[in-house]
This record gives sequence, C-alpha cells and structure tokens, in this order.
Amino acid sequence: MKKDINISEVAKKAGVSIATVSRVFNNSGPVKESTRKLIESIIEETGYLPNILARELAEKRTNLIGMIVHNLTGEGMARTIQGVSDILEEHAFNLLMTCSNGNFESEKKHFELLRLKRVDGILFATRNFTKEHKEIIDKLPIPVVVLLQDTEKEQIPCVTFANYSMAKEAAENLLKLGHRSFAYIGGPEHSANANERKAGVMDALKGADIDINSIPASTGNYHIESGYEGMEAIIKSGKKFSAVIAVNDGMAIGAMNCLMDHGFSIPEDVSVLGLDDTVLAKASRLKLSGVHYSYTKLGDEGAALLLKQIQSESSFFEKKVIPYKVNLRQSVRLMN
Amino acid sequence: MKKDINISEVAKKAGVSIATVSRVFNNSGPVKESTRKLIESIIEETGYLPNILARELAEKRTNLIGMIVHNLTGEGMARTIQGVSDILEEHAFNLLMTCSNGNFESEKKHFELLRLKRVDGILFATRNFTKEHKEIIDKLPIPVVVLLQDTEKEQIPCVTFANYSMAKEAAENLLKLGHRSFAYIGGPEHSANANERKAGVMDALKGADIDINSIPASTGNYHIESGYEGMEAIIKSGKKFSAVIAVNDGMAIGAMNCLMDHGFSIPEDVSVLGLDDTVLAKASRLKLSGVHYSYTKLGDEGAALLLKQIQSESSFFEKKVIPYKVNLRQSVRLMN
DNA sequence: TTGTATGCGTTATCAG
DNA sequence: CTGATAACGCATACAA
Repeated sequence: MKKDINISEVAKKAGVSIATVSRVFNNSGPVKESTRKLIESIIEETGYLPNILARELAEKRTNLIGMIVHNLTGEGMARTIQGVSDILEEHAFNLLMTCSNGNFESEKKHFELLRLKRVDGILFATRNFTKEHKEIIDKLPIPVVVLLQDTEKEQIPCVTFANYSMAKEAAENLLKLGHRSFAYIGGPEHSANANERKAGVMDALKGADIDINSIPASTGNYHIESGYEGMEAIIKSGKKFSAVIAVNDGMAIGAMNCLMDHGFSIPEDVSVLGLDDTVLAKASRLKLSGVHYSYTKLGDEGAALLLKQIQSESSFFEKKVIPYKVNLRQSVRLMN
Repeated sequence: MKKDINISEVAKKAGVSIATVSRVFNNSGPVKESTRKLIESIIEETGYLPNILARELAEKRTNLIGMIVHNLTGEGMARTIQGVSDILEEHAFNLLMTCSNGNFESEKKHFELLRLKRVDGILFATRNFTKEHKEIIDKLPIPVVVLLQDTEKEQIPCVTFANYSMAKEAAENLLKLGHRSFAYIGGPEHSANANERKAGVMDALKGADIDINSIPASTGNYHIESGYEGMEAIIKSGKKFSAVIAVNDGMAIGAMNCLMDHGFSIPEDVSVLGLDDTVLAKASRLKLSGVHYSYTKLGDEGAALLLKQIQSESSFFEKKVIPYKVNLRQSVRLMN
C-alpha cells in the first residue's frame, strides 16, 4: 500500500520542474536525452502514476463514455457490451455502465448522472424510444447514439437490427417453400421492434396474396413459457396453419414444445421459425430455424459511431443497420 | 447545447462568493435563508451542475468502482452486472466495466488502467485465479473482491458459488433415487470451478461405495455441442450408466440430445442432471434437472462486500457463498 | 531545452 | 453568516 506520488515530488527528486516531467511522461515536447533518462528512471522507481482526475480537469475531457441499458438479463446485452468494450479499449476510452431496468424515470436519472460524470458521449439502449427521450437528448451537450431502436425520424444517430427486412425475408423463405397458411406469435403491443417485425411478416404475406386478417396470432413477452401459451391459444382457436413464425427464438422454442405436446410433428406437420437466433435455437434436439444477427457487432458499430461523433465534435445523424442471415434448419420443410 | 456554467458564474450572478454557493449546493454550512433562496433560484435557472472532476480531485475519491470480467457472452455475466449495478446505484457509486477476454496480460493491463482511473475498489471475475493475480492485488492500495473463484487460501475477499457442495448434493439426490451407475461430463481440466464440482460428485459417489475409477467421463468447454460430443464418446465406450451428470446445463442439454439420437429414452433409460440451471434448462420439451443459483445475487453480494471494504478503509478477508437449490424435473426418475 | 505561472472547478479552512 | 484563499495535481502558453 505505498502512497501515491505526484508530479512535483518526481520533479523534486530529479531536480527539474514539473513541466519537464510532464513533457517526459506525455512525450509532449523536447527534452534533453540525459534528463529524460533521469526522469524516466525516477518515474520507474517511484512507480509514479499521473492523477487522471487532475489531467481530465485540465484537459476538460474524460475519455469516458456512458452506457444506459434497459435490461441486463440475457446473452444479447452481454455480447453488446462486449462489443462496445472492445472498441472503446482500442481507442483508450472507458465504459461507465448503468442499467435502467426499463424504467423511464430511471433512464432520465441516468442521463443526468452520466452528464454529471462528464462522460464524452452516451450509448443508449431502450425498449421504447419516446418524445421525452428526444427532449432529454436534444438538451445534452454531448453526442448520444441509440441502440436497438430506429431513431431516423428523430434524426438521432442509431444502430439497429433490420427488424422489418429480416422478418419479411424470413417469411418469404417460408413462402418459397410452398407454405400458404401461417400463424404468428408476436411481441408486446407497444414494442416498436416487435411491430416492425410483424409488419415485415405481414407485408411478405400480403405480397403473396394471402389474407392476413385470417392469420391466427398471439402476443407474448419473449419468454419460452409465453411462446408456449401463445401457441396453445392458437391451436385451440382451431385455425389451420402449416408454418409458425415467432418474433424471437425463445417464443419459437416454446411454440415447438407446445406443438409437440399437442401431437404435431415438426417439421412434417408444422414448420417453425424464430426471428432471432441465440443459443436457444441449438438447444433442442430438433434445431430451430431463425434469423441470425450479431449483438457483438451491434456494440462494435454503436461504439464506433459514438467515437466518430465525439471526435467530430458535433453531432450528426447517421444510422447503421446490422446485417442478418436467415438460417433454415430442421424445423422447417418444403411443402409437398 | 448550452454551455456549462460553473460555480463562480453562479456566485457572480448572485453577488456572493463561491464559498456560499458551495455551501448552498452541498448543504454544508449555515447560510442565511434569503441568500439561500436567491442562490437556489439562480442554480435552477442556469441549470448549474458542479464539475465532478474538480470535486473528486479536491476530495480525493471518485465513487467509482471498476469491474474486470473474463467473459461477456452469456446470460450469467449479464445478470451479475445487473446485480452489481443495482447495489452500486443504491450507494451512489458508478461502475467502470472492462472485459479481459480471459487473457492474463489483458487482466493485468486492466488492473493498471482502473488504478489509473482512481477507482475506489475493483470487482474481479476470472476463469482461473493464479499467484500472479495475487501479486497484482497485494500491491494495490484499494480493495479487490474476487467473483466466481474461491480465494480463501489467498485470503482475498471473494464471492463464489458452492461448487463442491452443490455437486455433492446433486449427486446424492440421484443416489437417493436409486442410481448406482453414473457417467460424468466435466469442464476444462484447468478450471478450479469445474474441478470442485467434479470432486463433489465423486465424493458423493465414493460415500455410496461406488468405484469412481470405473465411471465413464469426458471433458468439454461448457457448450451444447461439446456436451453432445462428450456424451457420444461415453456411449461409444460401451460402459453402462443409468444417470449422467454434466458440469453445466448447456452440456447436459447436449448430452440429452445425443442420448435421444442414440435411441435412449429420458428418463426411462437414463436420467440427466446439469450442475447449473439457466434458461436452457427450460428450453427443451423434456425439462432438464439442474442446480439453480442466482448470478444476480452473486453481483449483489460482490458489490456489497466491496463497498464494505471501501468504507472500512482497510481490506479484510471475507468469503460469501451464494445459496443454491437442486431442481429435479422431468429428466430424472426413480430407479425401479 | 527548461522553468514559471496560470487555469481547470471544486472543497475546506480560517478569518472576519 | 460570509468571503478570501489555499489546496487538489496536472497541462500548457509563454519566457528565458
């Protein structure tokens, strides 16, 4: 537990001024080779470390970025943070993490907190982007990049998944396999992402002249159990379908289990596809089909965009969409 | 994008000194009611926020804690961070997150970085705790709490799961159900946690006079595929078993799938149990049995212990073990 | 090539 | 009750 030493003590030991020590440490100016050597050896032996707080105060920047997430319970957000943290590290930035638990008041508080902490920029992942959010962000003197929500309308920089297109393309895959009757298990009503996915699916079906009003549908909360229940309700409704699409893979897994429990064979009787592809998709014996996209990449791109905004010293609109890939596995089949 | 205002501008507007403003803002001294009102109104209208950097510099503490994790790819670490972040927030501390990707050099670098950032304490989650880690920590002038590793031997504060006991108890559950022949799918050879679990299982079996040398075993990397392969190797070895225990639920899921693919019925022919219980356990139609423990709690306890160390201003040894619960579900059955 | 002096925005001490 | 003023530790413009 040795005591911290500061720049003036180093200077004293070396018989020079603090300015010279600073120049040596930061390589920020000409220093005679011999005095440089001397100072370096003293830095070495004393284990001198500059006080970053003082430096940041003088330089008026923290090299800190703040991140507010709504949810920290699943693999997706973990990977996102991983991506963010890797990119920030490359650029010698640090990450201040906070979790809002999806609560607006808490989000608001965290924005203030991060502002107080003088972060240079903020990454914001929320379940639902509102006018109130926009107002907060517009007042901020630092750039904000939104993750997981499309804020093009609000002209706030963002990185999102291609909810609409991936859902449309996934549905089109099933159409190509000859399916004509569908069931849909969606997400919460108020979720922009869930609604975009549903729109993608429905537009694909409309494009194939399918009456979307006759499609049995249910909504859920993304969890396995919820998918099971949603599927059960659809089965009980008595409507026919040869393919089920679920808004994420957890609910698709629940749906598969429910179908099997009700005597359906997959994929012989019903094909199942989730608009997501996490570790769950490979958990069951019968591999689930899904749409894969990388959360790590989401974090990477978000961090990169934020750093760009910080370096440009002015916030500008830019939207980045993460690529995806439809993976058809055992859970779907060609209609005869 | 309004410019930041500082304490002296507030003081000027109010016609008082900065000392008085500081007293009002921090409620740290007597101020006449009328001037207090005046200053408060000016603070309100200017939106004045103190510069935390300057404050921290003056106070010599950051209210920041650093966290180094080896891995950010799964639900477990996400929940851990959630727990940490909740507790820190209650105490007005902030979280500086870094990810080492399990690399020692990187871990070392992050310790230095966090030290540089003047964090008040560090939470450290690593795959494997070594002498080198202890040396680094002993030199640090701030407290460190280790997560997920038992560092009692090194007398470093830690929060861990009860690897040995949970494994022993889980195995004893199977013994009570009448099982006498086992197979074991373990983790990486060098993992302390995996070894503790294996020891727990083996000690339970020894206690029931089972020859543990005859138990077919394999090792893997915790992933589903790895459990599948491990199970396949054991099946091919031709040895008999009525119960399989896997070091985590991912590998147990892989093992279940493999068994079914080889014509075994679960639980009629083989019972399967994982020493873990995440979302995966509920993913398959036939619910996996496992041992449940809360990562959120791990984070909670870790953060709480670290804060205790920080407040006591001296590091002391304390070890906290997270409780667990064995959940027997459809994947195990009573032997006839 | 080096040193001096000032600013960064607070908190805290000590007079008044 | 209030105001000067000295830390806090560093960067940097300007002088020498």
